[in-house]
Amino acid sequence: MYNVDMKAEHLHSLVWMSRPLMQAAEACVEAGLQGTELTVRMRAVLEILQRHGEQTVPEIAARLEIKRQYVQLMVNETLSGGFVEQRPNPRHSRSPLISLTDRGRELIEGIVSKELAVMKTIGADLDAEDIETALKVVRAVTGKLKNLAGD
Amino acid sequence: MYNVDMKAEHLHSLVWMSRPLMQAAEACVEAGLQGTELTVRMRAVLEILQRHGEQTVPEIAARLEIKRQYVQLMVNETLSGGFVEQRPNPRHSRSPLISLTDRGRELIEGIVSKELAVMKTIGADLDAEDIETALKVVRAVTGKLKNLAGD
DNA sequence: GCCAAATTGACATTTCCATTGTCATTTTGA
DNA sequence: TCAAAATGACAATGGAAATGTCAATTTGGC
Repeated sequence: MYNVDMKAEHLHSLVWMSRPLMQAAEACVEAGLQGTELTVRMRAVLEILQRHGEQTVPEIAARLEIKRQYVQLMVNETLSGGFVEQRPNPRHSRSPLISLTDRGRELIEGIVSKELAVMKTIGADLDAEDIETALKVVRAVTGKLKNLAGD
Repeated sequence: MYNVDMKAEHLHSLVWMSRPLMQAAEACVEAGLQGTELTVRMRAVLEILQRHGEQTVPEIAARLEIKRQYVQLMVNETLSGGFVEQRPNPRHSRSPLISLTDRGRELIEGIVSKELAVMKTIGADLDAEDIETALKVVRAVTGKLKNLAGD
């Protein structure tokens, strides 16, 4: 049927737009990091800590859905940059909580608010409801694709 | 404003969903390639040729937006697999047109139709209009992000 | 038609992101 | 209490893609 096929076709296009979208987004983030001492992956760590508070390395890894060994590397970089510090973890003495320093907090707040401003610009002539719809669809599709791959 | 901020927030979420979506999509494609002799990047070459007809290596690179040197590698793999062949290029005798062989055409058609079937499954309980809206929004956002990065 | 500039294939090197593997040390839970 | 899991540290590997380079064509301006 015409409609059915168009639907699958559009879905296909939507899914394959994910790569260009991701690349464009990463390029923008990188551009916004110019002038700071942060790398994209350090920024990712700081953002998690800003949103969710102090976390252990394995917790951050779980949120980012990447291996803890790699996150350890990312976190160590942010540690030596002085953007985060280790704080004693009452639940687990060997695995310290990684926590934003004042410097790290200021930096990530500035960066995130600049990024949000960019989002406002970009959203200026887009309909708010359409954006919500897009988010809903993309989340649903991602979930379903993940299930399929998991089988 | 509440609405303005929510809009930017949703846009932010949408943009950052692009990575999980892409990863899930690639995992599915990879799963669908099991049993064939194709790799993901060989499949990409075949799909371009199926959609757009025979092309030179630099043309394929332009479509994929990656460097010709890497595409050359991908194409050479598909050549040695017997999925494509070189045909004389009337416009340019040094740069042959890469063209699907019968074997390559059958393979890519089977794979693409399997993938479309997956898309139909995934779209089953999604609204066709919502999907179109999502595609429209994602395309617009990607375009704007690219412009910003290009400045 | 000539010649400089661009294109192309081929190959080598490098970078970046991320996974995998391993080990000694905790930590946890049955 | 003790086996199993979690953690940090570090090494090795894999893979995608960029970058660098070269010789052979090809093209376009004159």
